Amino acid sequence: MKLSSHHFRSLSSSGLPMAKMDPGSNSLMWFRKGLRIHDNPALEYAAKDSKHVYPVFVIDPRYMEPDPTAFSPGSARAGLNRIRFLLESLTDLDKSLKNLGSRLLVLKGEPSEIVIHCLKEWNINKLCFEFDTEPYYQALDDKIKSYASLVGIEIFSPVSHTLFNPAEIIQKNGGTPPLSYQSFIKVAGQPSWSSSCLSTSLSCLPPPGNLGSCTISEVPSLNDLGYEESEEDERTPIRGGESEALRRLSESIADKDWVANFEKPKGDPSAFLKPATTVLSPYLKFGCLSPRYFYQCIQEVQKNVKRHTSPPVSLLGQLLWRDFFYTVAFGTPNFDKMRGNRICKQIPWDSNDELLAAWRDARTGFPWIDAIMVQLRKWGWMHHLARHCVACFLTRGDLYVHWEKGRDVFERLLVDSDWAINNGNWLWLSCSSFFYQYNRIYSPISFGKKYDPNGNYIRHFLPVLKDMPKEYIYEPWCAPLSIQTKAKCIIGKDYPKPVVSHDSASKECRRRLAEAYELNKKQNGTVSEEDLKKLRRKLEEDKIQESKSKRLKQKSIG
DNA sequence: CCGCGGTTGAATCA
DNA sequence: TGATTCAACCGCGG
Repeated sequence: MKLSSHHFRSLSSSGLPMAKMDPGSNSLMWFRKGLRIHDNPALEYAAKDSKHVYPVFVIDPRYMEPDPTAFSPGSARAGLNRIRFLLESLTDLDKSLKNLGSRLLVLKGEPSEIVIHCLKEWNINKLCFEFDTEPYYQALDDKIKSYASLVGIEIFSPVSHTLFNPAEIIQKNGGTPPLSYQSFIKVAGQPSWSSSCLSTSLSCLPPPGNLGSCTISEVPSLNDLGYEESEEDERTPIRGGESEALRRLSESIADKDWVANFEKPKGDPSAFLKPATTVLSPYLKFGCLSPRYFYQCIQEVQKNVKRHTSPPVSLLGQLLWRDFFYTVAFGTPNFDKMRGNRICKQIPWDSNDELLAAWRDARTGFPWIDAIMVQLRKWGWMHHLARHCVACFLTRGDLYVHWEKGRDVFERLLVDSDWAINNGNWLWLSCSSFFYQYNRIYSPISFGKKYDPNGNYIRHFLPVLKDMPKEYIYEPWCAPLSIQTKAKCIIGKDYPKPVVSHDSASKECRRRLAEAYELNKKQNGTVSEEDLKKLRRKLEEDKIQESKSKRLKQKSIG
């Protein structure tokens, strides 16, 4: 485990190498996540004792270039909703920087090349950027740090995207990350800054100096990036930016009873007019909202009420979950894969592209599942429990498709898609890690019904079913033809028949998971590709055997 | 080896 | 609405 030397360092107390800066010095503030002014230690440090601060954002083609071959509008890695959210966040950041007498300098290209070019061109002495745990940024940052140290540029890369420093927690835990929430809490303890004052505002910023030969642009529009704006109804109602984040935050915490009594598992996944949660996740993902500021705001509310819920279910508990997954992800090589992932059960998932596409495109024939997938496509956001339902359905519950395939779809379409949290939850829901009770399968019929017996959620996101009587809306294939006709929705024509029978598919999944677990136990953590192949063959043979004997039985009865 | 805990299952019964 | 039952998993700590 490589530990980072760039821990979060408190500017006021630690006596850093900030002693005497030449007042003529130039700083480059490199924004990636952390798209905010409040509680932004990298920005604050960049501004300190500098004559010029260059606030930079690099449009990375890897992330932003349109990909017309993708299954939905967007780039190879991000759907249009998240790209739009990012651009809105950049516009808001630019506006805030302008209020401080500066501006956002937008450049385009491979980020390490661009940043290194800027360092040279602007004669930079200090390079500041938020520490990032994702493998892509780790590799990128290594490149830039080695260049900077070679030419003697000071680097400041504080941890401000999470409550704790993942590297520190891993160290405290003896070199590997804690793998349960409770052990994480025990190791983490109280955050060091929990009762100290965060810097939440800046009064002004030194302006950028001469821009030299660098090609700078304003924040681009979707059009500038080569995207066509699609139909109005595919647009998410979630708007990007720090201002919007802070507005939503104050709206959420204004209801003190709601904050104090928040219990995540009790939330209603079918609520969409007024979602059951804060919907602050996209803002945390891009750093439009500081998790530490959020934490302190919740603490402030809790101080002033008699009783409040506690982690893991409380609102504060949700922020700790986020840190939990960041820590495990940072300390686990190949966290986003099954193969080579120390904590991931090796399971011979099917690669059934038809079933995957049916799930992805909201045509499984299970209205509860399909409505959730439509909300994902249109909003880029669904309630946590709704995510559970569709993830369970795709993997261990019904379709037995590899969790990595579902992860890819979520990663692309979610506005709040976050590498550590998304992968962590797919590992969880597929019973590949953290959670192992594969017998507990969410019913695609009854789970939604208990929150929304009338099916309003389904009627909203799947208008083709809007006139289906509530008795049949969760299983319309059971409706008599006369009812289907009256509802103007013929199953198999206007809306698909179910791709599997939930009863038999879920039974089959349980059986396969049991076999896979047994294999993992027997091989004790060293399951080879060959072992998986063998098991896949065995399961296939068993299935054939079973259907043969079933047929025989039927024959003998008949 | 045993017992316990694990954010959020479903079906049944009161 | 809430408690119990069902069937029973893993990882961890003693």
